[in-house]
Amino acid sequence: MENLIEIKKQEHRLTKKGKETRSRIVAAAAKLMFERGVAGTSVEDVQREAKVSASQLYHYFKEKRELVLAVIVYQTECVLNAQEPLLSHLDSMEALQTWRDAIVQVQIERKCQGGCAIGSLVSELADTEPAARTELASAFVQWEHSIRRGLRAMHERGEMRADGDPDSLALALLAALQGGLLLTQVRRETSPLEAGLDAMIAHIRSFMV
Amino acid sequence: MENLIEIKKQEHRLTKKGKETRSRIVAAAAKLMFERGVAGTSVEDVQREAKVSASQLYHYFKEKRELVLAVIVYQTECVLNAQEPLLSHLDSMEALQTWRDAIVQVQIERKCQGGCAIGSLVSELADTEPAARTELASAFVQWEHSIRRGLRAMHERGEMRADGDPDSLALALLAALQGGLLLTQVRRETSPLEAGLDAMIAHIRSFMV
DNA sequence: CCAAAAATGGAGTTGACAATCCAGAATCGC
DNA sequence: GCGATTCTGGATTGTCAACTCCATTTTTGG
Repeated sequence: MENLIEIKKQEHRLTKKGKETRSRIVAAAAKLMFERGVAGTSVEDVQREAKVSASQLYHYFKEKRELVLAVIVYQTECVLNAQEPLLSHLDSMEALQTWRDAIVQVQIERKCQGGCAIGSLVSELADTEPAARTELASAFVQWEHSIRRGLRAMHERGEMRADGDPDSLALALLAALQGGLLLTQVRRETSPLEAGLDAMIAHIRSFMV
Repeated sequence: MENLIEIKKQEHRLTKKGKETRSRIVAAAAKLMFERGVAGTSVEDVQREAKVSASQLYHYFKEKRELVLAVIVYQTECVLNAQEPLLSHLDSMEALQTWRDAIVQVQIERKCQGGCAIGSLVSELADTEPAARTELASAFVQWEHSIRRGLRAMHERGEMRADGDPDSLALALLAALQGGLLLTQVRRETSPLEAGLDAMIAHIRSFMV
């Protein structure tokens, strides 16, 4: 039985230095893939950016696909961390407004480029890389749950009317955000993002007692 | 002065057969790029799909980038044509509902794969191909205008209250649609699309007299 | 301290892909 | 009908990207 565990745990055990190198690679890959897309980023580019050799990269990742999966996980963490603590207290109209403002602000700062770090990966990977699609789906589920928690809290506290469904409102809000980011990326101005989020927040407000 | 015109009109004059071949190439490229992305589609793939030789393809398009631009124009036409006549009469709540149902139905039929034929191109091209970004922006402007026309009609007819802004509502609706399609593509189910569109349509309804 | 495992350097292989070239066939304009 | 233009076939070239190999150094665990 000890054997079985050993066999399953074939995944390299990483030393301290190893972990450091690995995460340097992932961060570099994430940065480049965000800027140029997955296909637009060669493994060699990642090597240069992370200052590692080919053998190092392939020591930590069997193939490019595996690196891409790690990037998705990494970006999910980044996005969710960046929105904390706002995201974990989306339980009032003021909090929603503050969150909205922060998102718009970020887009202004990055000159409306890049869109959503997670959303951008969808169209390139969802239909061709099953593992990546699963990982992306999980990322959005986490994000959606965070939003949902706040809306549910309002609902349970009775601040939201009973006929308001916090779950589909959360999903709709995430959809408006993603679409807003997408249109903002093409138009190079934040108006679509603002229109989408403002409309959806106003709609949520209409359920408040 | 005659000269100036001549010089400007260097673009090949296409014979009947030429036009036919060219559009076969564009249609093939559009199909493949929708399924596998732009980077995931090689020029050779397009040749096979369209049953043309390399010299034919490069006779009509200077380089792959030029082909991509033609694909964007083509997909814009396809999307807008497919939504006619619904799109040109989005001037009542019933019409909006019918339009929504049609969009959801299409996603069900294609098993939630592929997302939006135009939207999918955004993340791959917007930040790296200026010409493509411009073309995509124009596509969305056309789409937005179609939606806007209907909402403005309701507004002007006095069916929508004066404090409702048809322009930003149109933009918000398009954002919800794009985000809904994106999430639908990752999740492989239409609930995000439905939630996004339903919420936005309900929000529009709240402005009706 | 000393094997065993992990980490690194860097050249090398293989294949794919964008783009070119030139020769020949079909088509158009007059 | 005939010269000019457009269209087509197919081989080719050069570049670049994913991945491999093997030798060497560093770190780990007992």
